[in-house]
Amino acid sequence: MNKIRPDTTPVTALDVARLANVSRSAVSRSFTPGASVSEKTRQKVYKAAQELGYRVNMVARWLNKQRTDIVGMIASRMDNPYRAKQIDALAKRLVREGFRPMLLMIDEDNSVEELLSTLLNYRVSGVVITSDAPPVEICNECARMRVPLALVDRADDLPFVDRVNGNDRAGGRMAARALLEAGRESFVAVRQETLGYSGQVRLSAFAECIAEAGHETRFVTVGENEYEAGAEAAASVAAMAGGRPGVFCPSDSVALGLLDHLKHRHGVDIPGDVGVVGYDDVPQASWAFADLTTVRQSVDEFARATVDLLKDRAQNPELAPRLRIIDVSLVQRGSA
Amino acid sequence: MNKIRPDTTPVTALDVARLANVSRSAVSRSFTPGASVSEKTRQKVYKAAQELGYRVNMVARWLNKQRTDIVGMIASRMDNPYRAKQIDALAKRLVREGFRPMLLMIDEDNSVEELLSTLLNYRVSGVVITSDAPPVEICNECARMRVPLALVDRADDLPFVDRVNGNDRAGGRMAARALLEAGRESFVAVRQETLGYSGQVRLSAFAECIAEAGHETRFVTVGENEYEAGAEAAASVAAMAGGRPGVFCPSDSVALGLLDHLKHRHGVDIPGDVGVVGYDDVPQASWAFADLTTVRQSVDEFARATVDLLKDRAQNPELAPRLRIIDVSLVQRGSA
DNA sequence: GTGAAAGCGCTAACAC
DNA sequence: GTGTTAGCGCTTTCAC
Repeated sequence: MNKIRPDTTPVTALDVARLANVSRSAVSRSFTPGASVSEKTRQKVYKAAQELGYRVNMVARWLNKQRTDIVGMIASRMDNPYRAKQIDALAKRLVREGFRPMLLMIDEDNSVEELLSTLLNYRVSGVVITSDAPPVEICNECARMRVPLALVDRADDLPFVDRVNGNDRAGGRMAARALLEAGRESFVAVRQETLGYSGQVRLSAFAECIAEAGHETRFVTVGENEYEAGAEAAASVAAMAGGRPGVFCPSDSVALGLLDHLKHRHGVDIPGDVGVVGYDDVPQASWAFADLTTVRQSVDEFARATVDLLKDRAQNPELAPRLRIIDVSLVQRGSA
Repeated sequence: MNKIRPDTTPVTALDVARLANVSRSAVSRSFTPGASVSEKTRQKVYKAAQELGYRVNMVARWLNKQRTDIVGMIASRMDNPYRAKQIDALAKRLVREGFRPMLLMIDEDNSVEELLSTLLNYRVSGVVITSDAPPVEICNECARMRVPLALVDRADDLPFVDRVNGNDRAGGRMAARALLEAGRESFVAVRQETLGYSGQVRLSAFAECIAEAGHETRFVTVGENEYEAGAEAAASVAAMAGGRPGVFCPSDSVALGLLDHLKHRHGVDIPGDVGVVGYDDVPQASWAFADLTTVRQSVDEFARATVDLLKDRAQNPELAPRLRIIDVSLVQRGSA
């Protein structure tokens, strides 16, 4: 019975050292990849460590390394499948590169600034923000503390802060071209009230491309909740169905709400009456009911670029801010 | 120009102490909630800290507290919207309770055991596992190191390990009753090849309830990829459509794949020809095309229960393993 | 390759 | 309430 919880005394490197008849430094070195220890001592140390159930105390290691291997990820909601994939990819990539992702979600109680500030106290080796951009002041603080900071899908050009964005301009134009090539002659774009930077760029690139083709873009403005926003747009769009319009939504979640309600609530035929193009290529876009033409962004490439940026800046904190643009591609399905 | 990055020397409590003309302990106390410091000193300290740009070094604090406020979350994929919601809710809850969630995803490179083991080196104050259960050995290690461990939706009864499960038995029976009350007289259950504990319980409870009503349950076995698994089942189910069967899928993702393909690939009418019931109540279940009847589980309750369990065990590590059951409820929509 | 000694920045027990 | 002292467990020069 007391076999299972023998002792609660934490075993330290010193204990191991004594048992192995070496110095504490020898123990330390044995657990430090690339340190100079003879294979013989290392084995002695491992054996003793094993016997004692020793585990390196990373906290102590961090204290004199003056930095942890934690990377903070500040995100908002994950209700959108694209966001979820983004977090997933980022977390995996970070771990693969030897970091430990700390996931901090924004909600009523916490602002970006607060979260970033606590992260600074934790001596993290980097921060990725996929929600709002933090105030300039705290960014300077990051720089001062040599904490690399990367922003995903943000416009803000801040000193010492890197960014990675999708090629929203190209994406918006692809969407437009898809609709044009499908023979549409009337165009609608759905704009959410609280639209992020990326969405805005996609929308204006879309309108621009449509204009170049000699057409006009009508905008339908809706609320911020993604699927519901699309559903909300469905009524207006259904009223225009006679003109057989092509509709662009700057995210799949919105596009799916629109398409779903168009088909199942308003009896509109897709793509017969209305063509729809989305953005992100979430898994649901390929579902049978939707068969949504969309613009694909690779979350893995986003993740890779982000982590690379972080690592670069860790080595050279003085680097000028860099912006990495991720390629997008059109996924042609049946809805356009 | 050099105004923006003045110095890179880290400022410590000692620096603040000197500037404020107090001892380093006074500084420490000023930043420790509930410590005994006069308001006057605290203000002096804050002022000096402000001036110097001082931030408490949590790593140092952790070192003598002998524990961090990090809680490890070991998860697998987040491709399933229910999983994503689960992570989201858990992360938020942890932060609200003063913890810092570290998100470790399982993939080819990392096993549960490895991840849990590293977490132990980090002196975390708890671990939540929503993927596979870890080997008993490492769990004992957790117990020995006084690290609370909670398993979500797992069968495994391990010493010193708490669990929180949904009421899968009740849920499975609810699904059965929904179909029975809708007047179905033929019953199918979709079983994925690699089905977790929860899914198995749901399925057997379903079959049990159907049997009690004097009917039989036919099982359709499919692959493990959720939506695709449902799609795969659609062919078999479509072939039985003549009998107007009621079909139960132990997760919405599978149910949606099934329903989507039934309607849009096989021209089967829902609920006219076939009735479908899912599980989880993911957002997509309420989408117009699906209108899926399902069993709801509250991720927030899961999160709350999990964190409570962790906190309890932190106070009393010797506690016998506890199992918390989360209530479920039927969400009646049009697909049954 | 190995050991001794000096920190890393903070908290806490103890006097005052 | 405040200062003094002694750690927390590790890494890292620096001699040897």
